[in-house]
Amino acid sequence: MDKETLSIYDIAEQAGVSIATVSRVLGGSDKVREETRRRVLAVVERTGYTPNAFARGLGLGTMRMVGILCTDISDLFYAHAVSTLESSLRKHGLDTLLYCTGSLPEEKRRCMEQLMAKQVDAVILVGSAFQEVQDNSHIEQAARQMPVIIINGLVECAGVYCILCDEYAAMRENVKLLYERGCERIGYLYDVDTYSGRQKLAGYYSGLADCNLPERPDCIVCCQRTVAAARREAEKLLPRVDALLCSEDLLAVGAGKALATVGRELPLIGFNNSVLAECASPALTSVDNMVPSMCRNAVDTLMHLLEGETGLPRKIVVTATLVERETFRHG
Amino acid sequence: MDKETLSIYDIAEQAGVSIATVSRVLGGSDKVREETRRRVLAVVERTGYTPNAFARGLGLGTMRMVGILCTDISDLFYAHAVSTLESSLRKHGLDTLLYCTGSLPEEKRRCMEQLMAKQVDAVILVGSAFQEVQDNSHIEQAARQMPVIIINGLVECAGVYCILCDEYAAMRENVKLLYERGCERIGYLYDVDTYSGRQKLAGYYSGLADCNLPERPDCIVCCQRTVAAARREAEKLLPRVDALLCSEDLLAVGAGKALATVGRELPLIGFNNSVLAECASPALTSVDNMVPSMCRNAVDTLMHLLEGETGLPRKIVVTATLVERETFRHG
DNA sequence: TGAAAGAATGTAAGCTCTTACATCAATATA
DNA sequence: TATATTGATGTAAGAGCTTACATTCTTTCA
Repeated sequence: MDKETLSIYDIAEQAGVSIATVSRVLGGSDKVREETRRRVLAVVERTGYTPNAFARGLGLGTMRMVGILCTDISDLFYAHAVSTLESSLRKHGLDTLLYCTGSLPEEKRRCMEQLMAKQVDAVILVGSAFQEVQDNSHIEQAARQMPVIIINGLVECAGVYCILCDEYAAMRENVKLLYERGCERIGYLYDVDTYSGRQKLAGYYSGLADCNLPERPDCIVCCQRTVAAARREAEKLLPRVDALLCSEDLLAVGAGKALATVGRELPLIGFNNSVLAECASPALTSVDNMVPSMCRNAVDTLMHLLEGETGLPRKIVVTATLVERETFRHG
Repeated sequence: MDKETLSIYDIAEQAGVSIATVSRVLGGSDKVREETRRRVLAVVERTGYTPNAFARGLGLGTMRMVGILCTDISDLFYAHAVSTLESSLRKHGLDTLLYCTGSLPEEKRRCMEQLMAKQVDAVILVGSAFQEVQDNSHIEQAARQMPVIIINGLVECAGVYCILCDEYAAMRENVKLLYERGCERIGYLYDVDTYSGRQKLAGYYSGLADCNLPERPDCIVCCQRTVAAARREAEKLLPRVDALLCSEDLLAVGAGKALATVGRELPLIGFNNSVLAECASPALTSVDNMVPSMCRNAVDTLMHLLEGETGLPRKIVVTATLVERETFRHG
């Protein structure tokens, strides 16, 4: 490991110019004579010199890094988001510092603090489980120092920009669609109580109301976020329903298995449109929450913010779409 | 956004000491009188001061960051690895710079170069697709400057440490197991040609040889890494086989669908033991490649390297285990 | 009690860049 | 031709930290 630390001085010397000129050439910006620029770049090329990021960061006051705080990167939805965000940020010359926080509030808080110390230029929160915590003070504090963007979650606070997918509307549409199909006892299986989860539940209720269907508490079940748990709960639920909505593909997969067990077929709709939907048998109809679109909006917003723009919308909502597969044709 | 940049000087002044003392207190290490330490820490606490990471990095020559280069974080296997690595690194006080490279060689190379410029302390490569490229010179170059760790891939080169799962053995065992079950025409469905992929294929052949089974080229199919493609290929393959091994759960899912279509049941084994295995119907028997164990080894190795230890093994192989589910009981 | 040793703290020199300001050469203007 | 203007480059002062070395203050022992 030969840390042949060559610095801007070496380049300057070899190119026969001052370090300021080298800096200017590398900084891209200023007025440098074309011939000089070329000479410097030639040396840079030849030596393979790359400027020290710290020193640059120190001078510039930024290292062009954004922190991504993600609850759980093993969740397909989040993984997709993080991946999309990272690639997109990199295209804009921003690096990504990743923190997988897990769902413990205190751990999230600690991660956020660490991130602040790293002098990142912005923070993106992925995983709405953030909203489980009543106390969002760490988010608000962060927002006082840098832009904060939340994917699929809502914190109403200056400096916090939320990019959401209209899960409320999507779920309401689901209910209506099923109703038009003749379903009247539409069950709902959901997991944790996040902002996103509450939206979907509210959408479900709203859909029922729109169709003049009664709310049946015994058709609405909260369960753990595992296939097995969903299957168990769904089995209990099935006798009472003629269609089933789920807040998550994973739950819908479990429900699908329950259906197979009891040998019934009825409309079943998942959420997130992950690979799971495609992998289930029969393949799941599922709501696509438009991760690429959300991420595009997030990065756009961020870039504008970093350029000092103000007056940007603090809430952007994209529209979800239903992707029909086998489970919807049944029933 | 009040960037109230308070520096070590402010703390020193308020605590009535020199910046060196503050630095020592914060650096944790040296001999500082207990009372002084307390006084400084009190000021730090009160002001909420956090040292500037760049300046610290500049002085220390490291920012305690490691870069993770991952081909595709949406792949469940990789996501699991990245997540585990990040959490573990963070426990050791190391931050993670994430680059999702995609599978294009030139993009990987570019990412690696960017990473070097960031003065990371080490690089971890996740996604063996790295080995598709003949030319690993960028990896070798990186290894000259810092430790490089590869998860589930092999590059034989000084400074590169590879953590692998014995996929060869696992696949060979799969064949033997099926043979003991009375299967004689064991098909194999696989996807891209990575190091990992070649290991599995070789293991498959080795298993056949061990059982004195002939290699049947018409039972070995390479296909795209999608459910639909796997399903298509599997349907063609099914008439010729009495058991099917797959290099990936996703492919096995497709194969499972093909089986359902033609109404056949036979032993089917996937690889990676991802959620997909659990979500498939019937649930897939699958080989678990021990991501947590690989990651633990990776981080252990890394920490030792960063502490300057030498003579560490350049190759660590963990043993995979078969997780039996429904598809193995069939047939 | 004075000298030597040791502990705690301070001083100042880095670390590698960026950039405001100074300088100098070349061109435009009177 | 002398002066103002412009453009290209250099000089040097930071940016906020670490740390070797210098200094000061306590102890300890003869």
